[in-house]
Amino acid sequence: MAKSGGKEQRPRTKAEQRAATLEQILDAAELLFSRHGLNGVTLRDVARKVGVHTSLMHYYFVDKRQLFEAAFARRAGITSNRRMEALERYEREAGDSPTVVGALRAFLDTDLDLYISGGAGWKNFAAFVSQVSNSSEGAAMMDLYFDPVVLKLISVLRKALPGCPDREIFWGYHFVTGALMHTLGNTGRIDRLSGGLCKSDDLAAVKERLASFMAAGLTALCAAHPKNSRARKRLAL
Amino acid sequence: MAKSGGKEQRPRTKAEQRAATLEQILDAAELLFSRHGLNGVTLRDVARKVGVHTSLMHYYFVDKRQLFEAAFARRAGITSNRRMEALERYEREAGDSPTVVGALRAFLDTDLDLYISGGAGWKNFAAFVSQVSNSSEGAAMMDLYFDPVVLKLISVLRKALPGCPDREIFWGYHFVTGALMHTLGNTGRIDRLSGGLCKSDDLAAVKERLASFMAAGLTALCAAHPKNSRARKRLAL
DNA sequence: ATTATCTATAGATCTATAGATAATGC
DNA sequence: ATTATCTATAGATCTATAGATAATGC
Repeated sequence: MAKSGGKEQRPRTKAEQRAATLEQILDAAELLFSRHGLNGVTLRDVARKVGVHTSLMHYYFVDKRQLFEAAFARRAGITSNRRMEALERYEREAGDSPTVVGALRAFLDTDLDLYISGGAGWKNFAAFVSQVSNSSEGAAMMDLYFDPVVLKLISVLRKALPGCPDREIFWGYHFVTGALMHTLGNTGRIDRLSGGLCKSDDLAAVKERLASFMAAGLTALCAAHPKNSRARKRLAL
Repeated sequence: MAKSGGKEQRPRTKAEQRAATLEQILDAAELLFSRHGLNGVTLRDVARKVGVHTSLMHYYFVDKRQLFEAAFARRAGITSNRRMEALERYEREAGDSPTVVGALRAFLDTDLDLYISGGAGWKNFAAFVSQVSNSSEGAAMMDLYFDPVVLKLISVLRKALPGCPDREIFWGYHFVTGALMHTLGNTGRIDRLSGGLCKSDDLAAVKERLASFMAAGLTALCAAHPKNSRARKRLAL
């Protein structure tokens, strides 16, 4: 398949060839894993998609698990860093008065922008993240790549919501990431449900709505559970 | 395993035995599929868990796919109907003035209640729904079992949000179900992130927060996108 | 002379089916 | 006499490795 392209010239040096093949394998793996998960994809599937022999998968990645992790690692670090920088920039600019929606925009929109305008590879990665996030095999990878950004987001939200207990901020984040992951999953369900009014892959529409929706939710959550509310409830009894 | 229990007497009649074995197989399948997805589970895994031979899976369910679907169908219809009734009841009680939070409570809390107090089987089913919802194989099953309830929810939300375009209500629903599915997935990530402040399996805590959080989000969403807002925007240009 | 890729193959495992055995049913 | 369960096995497929071949590298 990739070979029959014609346009793509064989890379000259071995280093170039190695790099090109690696990238093709990772692209194919990313696409397939994003749709079918770790166990729904065989190394043969990946090799066939690239147009090389299965044994080449082992040559470059030892085993399936390592291919899976390499495919994830390739872009996970990039978006994680971008979002971290966006949060730090926002923190600087907002000074003493960061807002919930501002923090969420730095966290969510920065990510969505990449999937919107990063090309097909990033779109596949988006669905891949959703798969990983929802699978038991993926837990460690999510923690490894995304804990720092998430904790950064939490720290900015803390400043934006001074009276709010940490617990509520974490629950709020849990809902935020649920909506984001479900969006990235791109299952097409909302398309069918809404009769085409909404499209799963319309990340621009999601970007327009997600941060402000979630900011309202978080704000309401904190209003309903002010600090020391447990102590207050006890007194009220 | 199941055989060694001792307590459980061999059912007398064949019909009883059949029913008991079917249920054991479905329980095991539900548990395993909920953790590892369709492709992460083999018929051998299920058979081993029940303590019978693999070929019995084929005797009762023909093939793996049908076992998967039967395990899902067993409880999906039940919770779907319960929620439908809760929504209809709420609609009757609320008369002309249903609220967003009221509709969401009927939809979300009715479901969560079942997972909270329905026993281990229902807890496994909750994670199973999340798996199915996030997989490409599961799309048709989600549509089949849950479209009617979701569309009922939408219709109540429409009454609760008279000025709101359908599109916004559907996007709002998309975020709601994302948060719910992520919760049901029970991945343990929020436990680790929050250092134990929140627990993935604490559905009571989620129930306390989810509906009101989402009601605030939906209300804000509709406020930001009133009907004919597109036409207005055009005029504003 | 090194490295990218392929051929051949071992060994494990999986789904599925045919037919045997051991229970219950009348 | 019927049905629940098991044994045996076919055929497909999967991961992984060893070793051959065909390129680039100096």
